[in-house]
Amino acid sequence: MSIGKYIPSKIEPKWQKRWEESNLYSTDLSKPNKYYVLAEFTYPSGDLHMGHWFTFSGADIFARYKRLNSFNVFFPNGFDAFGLPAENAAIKRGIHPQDWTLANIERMKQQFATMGASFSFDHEVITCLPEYYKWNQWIFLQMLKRGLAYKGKYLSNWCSKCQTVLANEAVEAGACWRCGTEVVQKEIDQWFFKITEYADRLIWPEKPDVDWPKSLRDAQNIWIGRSAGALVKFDGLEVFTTRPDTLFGATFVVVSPEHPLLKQLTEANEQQKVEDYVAAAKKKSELERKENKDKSGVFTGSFVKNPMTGEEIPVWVADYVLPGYGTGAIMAVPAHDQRDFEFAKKFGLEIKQVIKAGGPAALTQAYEGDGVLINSGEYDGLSIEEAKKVITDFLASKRIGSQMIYYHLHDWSISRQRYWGTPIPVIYCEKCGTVPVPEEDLPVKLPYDVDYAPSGKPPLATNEDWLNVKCPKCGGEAKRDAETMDTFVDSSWYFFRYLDPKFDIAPFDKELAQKIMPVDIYFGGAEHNLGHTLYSRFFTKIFHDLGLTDIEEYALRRINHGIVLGPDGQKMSKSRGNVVNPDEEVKKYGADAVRIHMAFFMPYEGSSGPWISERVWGPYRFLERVWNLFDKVTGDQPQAKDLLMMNRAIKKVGQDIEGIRFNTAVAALMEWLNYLSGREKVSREEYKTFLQLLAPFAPHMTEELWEMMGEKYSIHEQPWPKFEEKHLEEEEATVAVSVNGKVRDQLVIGKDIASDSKVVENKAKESQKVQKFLEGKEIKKVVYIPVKIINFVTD
RNA sequence: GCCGCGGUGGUGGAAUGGUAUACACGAAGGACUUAAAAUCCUUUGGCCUUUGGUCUUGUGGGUUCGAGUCCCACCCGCGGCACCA
Repeated sequence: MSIGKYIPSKIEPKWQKRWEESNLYSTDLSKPNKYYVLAEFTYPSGDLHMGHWFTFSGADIFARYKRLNSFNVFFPNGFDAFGLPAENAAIKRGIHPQDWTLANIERMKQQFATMGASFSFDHEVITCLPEYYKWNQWIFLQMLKRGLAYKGKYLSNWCSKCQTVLANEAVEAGACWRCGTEVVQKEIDQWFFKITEYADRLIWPEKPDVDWPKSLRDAQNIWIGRSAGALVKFDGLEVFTTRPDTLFGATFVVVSPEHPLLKQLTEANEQQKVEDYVAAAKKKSELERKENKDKSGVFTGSFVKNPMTGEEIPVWVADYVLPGYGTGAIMAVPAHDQRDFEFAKKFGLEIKQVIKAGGPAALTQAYEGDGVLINSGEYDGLSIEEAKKVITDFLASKRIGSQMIYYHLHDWSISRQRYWGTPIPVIYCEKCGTVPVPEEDLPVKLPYDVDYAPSGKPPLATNEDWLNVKCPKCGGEAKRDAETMDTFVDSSWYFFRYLDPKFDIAPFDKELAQKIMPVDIYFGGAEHNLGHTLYSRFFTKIFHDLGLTDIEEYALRRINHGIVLGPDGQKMSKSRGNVVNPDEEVKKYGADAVRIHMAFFMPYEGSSGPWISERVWGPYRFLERVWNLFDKVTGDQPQAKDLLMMNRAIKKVGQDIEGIRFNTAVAALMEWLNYLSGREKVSREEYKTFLQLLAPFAPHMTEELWEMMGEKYSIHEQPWPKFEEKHLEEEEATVAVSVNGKVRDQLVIGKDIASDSKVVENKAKESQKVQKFLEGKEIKKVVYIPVKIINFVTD
């Protein structure tokens, strides 16, 4: 029996077609034993890139493995189709954003098909379709009803080129992450989601019920940044402090250059200096201000009274105090805060110690721990924790302070002055004011004909027919809200919509969600640690509170995947010219080889590594050898050693896929193949098992060989091989013999005597190589770790 | 500056505190071939007096019978950020 040459291009399209025609991967959600595999859906930018391949091929390996382990796997895919790039590209090329986006989706779906992934594509979600964004609007209205959506003014990051507000996450080095234009601060009217009301519930507990990376949880907790402290009045000036216990050590006050009371506080003779300073601070980009290590600042000329000591202390203005946090003013305690300390030293301000630490710690180190108060009048001797409470109570009783909790997290601004997004379902009537669009009128469809080029007014306002409506309340003249929602709204709940993308009674079917949610495993990038994954958790809790679902966390396990770098080890980018196109790799090596290299060339989770195209020949040759092994298959029975190798591979590959260690799973298959290749003949059982273990990684080739073996379609529906413990036991054991920790010899002994330390010790002593190092020495100790190593310790 | 992750051959990378360098790439040599490619086989961490020995996981200490792995200090790289009062 002789097999032809392995030619991926002859195999792959054929099976992709067959799988689709036979609905091999469609999921019947009514069946039991569900397993929901989710990978962050794709922005339809035009072409699938290596990052998409890495994410989805890994997720697909996992999905296939679970399916073979008799889970009813749900592995949907879709497109995060609203967003700025569509609009920018459209403006640049004169194509309508909708046409551009839908064409890209078609193209990318074809590219996805070449991957041979086992998507449940009959559950596709595309966020720019009215059947999806209708429910963004519905959710908005529910939030509006409950006061969770509100309109406010806000000092926002503003990109003058994109004519739009940017989220904090979208500002890179003080510039717009899309176009690079410097971001300025501008006060804007916009809609907010009140995520701060959920701040406490979004904080991760020490030991959560779900398996999310600790680094992600820590990052989110820090981002939420709950700090409990006190609001304290220094005369009319309010400051926020987390350390009211150090109030006696507050020797000056610092306000931010943006502080509204700064003008009032500035004395006439200092006015010029202060104005110059404020002007200089405003010129600094946010990044410069952050990285500025030299403290700068000027005296305002005025004084306020320390409410505890009654002393008049100076008020300074400095840009190390930020306007966006607390009250934009601080009390400085230079003895116990590093920044205040540096500032005081530079400008010769008073430093007064009020906490005494146990040891001879530097002043500022007395900040934390088990210190007690000194120089604090009647509070001397109190512990830090006691003092915080007692002093805050005292301030409250005198109405010059109160307990206060601040969060770093601020409410989520969702309004965008853009075209390509979900219209905000609100109508403004001169008589009735802000009127929500009635639910029965949803969706508010995005009009096709607008002038979407940036002009300073929202693109939707350029379509008068759409803009002007009758007020739903009074029937009078009214106008729609012409802004659209942040696209993070779309991606905050798409995994619920996947369950039934056509469901038209609610965003999703509660009963179905009860069955299928939460997501069992969610593959995505660490760049979404603070944005998307946090917003999704927020939405899930809102759905919970709306009675739409019982769950509070939407994914049981989160995998942060690695990053595929260019061959030069740098991030792939057009400007660097190091972008590798996956289509070309597939053309050269076939999808199966590319998939295996993806799995093999670096750890999947949290890593980053260079894609060096020539190296895909390795996995390609590996597949070729598997292919050619077909000719060696006979009806013989495998021997004990053969069974050992096979069962080892079954165990290792399964455990490694489960643990998202695809690289070592592939290595285990290579090792087994090396063993099989060294033999004259290979049993049918071994070869079949090999194909089954390889199937999640190389679905096309294994399907082809499976068919050539005369097995029934499809290999992707066979139960995953089970290993048997009895075959994993070796008759002979190898024990390393070491003297003083250095290995000197190997001992091959029968399994039956390996547990007897005395026997092993005597055997070990017989070794000439070992004797050489024991000669003339006294053995002080013998340590035997069964079936691994025996160590002689000498003097 | 703070937080997180990492530093292992020429390269990508393996190693529940128990034989460091699995697996692969690259390289060298050989077989086959008129020749080349492909394929197959062998070798491949450094050093030395080479059937052996010795050193080696960023640097310096420590714990341990035994450390790439645990602890302390430092250096370097990558990612993230909030001078957060």
